[in-house]
Amino acid sequence: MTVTLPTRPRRDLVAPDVTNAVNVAQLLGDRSRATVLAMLADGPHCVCEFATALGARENNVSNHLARLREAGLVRATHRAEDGRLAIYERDEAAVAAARAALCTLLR
Amino acid sequence: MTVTLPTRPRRDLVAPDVTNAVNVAQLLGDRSRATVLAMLADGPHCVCEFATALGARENNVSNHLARLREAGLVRATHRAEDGRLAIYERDEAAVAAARAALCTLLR
DNA sequence: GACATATCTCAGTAGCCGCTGAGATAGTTA
DNA sequence: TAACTATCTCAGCGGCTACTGAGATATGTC
Repeated sequence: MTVTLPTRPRRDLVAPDVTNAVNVAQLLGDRSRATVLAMLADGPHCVCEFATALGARENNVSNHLARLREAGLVRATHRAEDGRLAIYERDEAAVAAARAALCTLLR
Repeated sequence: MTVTLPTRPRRDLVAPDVTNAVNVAQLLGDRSRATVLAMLADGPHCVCEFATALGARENNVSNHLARLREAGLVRATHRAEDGRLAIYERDEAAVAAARAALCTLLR
């Protein structure tokens, strides 16, 4: 059995790889993107709904959605009912992976 | 029982308040701060250990630790053994709250 | 066809944020 | 006491990023 003695500062510690969690956190660190993801928890929405709820311009929201799309957290579909509308929904697997990365960091 | 009909875009949606989650995400969105929090999961460390592991300057790390301190995620103590060393440890309650805020957002 | 709606893309700009450098403080060692 | 170590604070600079404005595309409506 070993005893935990008072230690000097260690110079051999290795920084863990937090890349995944940091990338997710950077996406969530913007109010517009975080709100979009929160709203999508209830079900799909279109760009204009986000823009209205956020009080933001639609091209602005579209830019944020592009970021979330590139990260794989959301995907866009189109309804036959009105092909103009871009219906966004969460990719639940990707969201679960993102949640796992953050929870691991804050374990 | 109601049937979910195809709907037009709604203009009455309210953006949920994501302030807490966004604030936490902004802190985690930096590699240095995220690494510090990850390293603290194993136990307390001093500034110079973070600096060495990150390959960063100590005043830089100190700045990041000040941000984490202001957010309440970490606290600093001093050992009787060597009063120069600032020993940082996580505030587990605050970390749990941060984790909860992020997990709620990504529910 | 003409017009309106919904979305996307992208260049330019402005503000925020992390890093640096300098200096101060406090405790430790010689 | 002098020198060294560990940390903190802060002003200044540079790079990143979100918002804007303009324009393009595609679909729906009259």
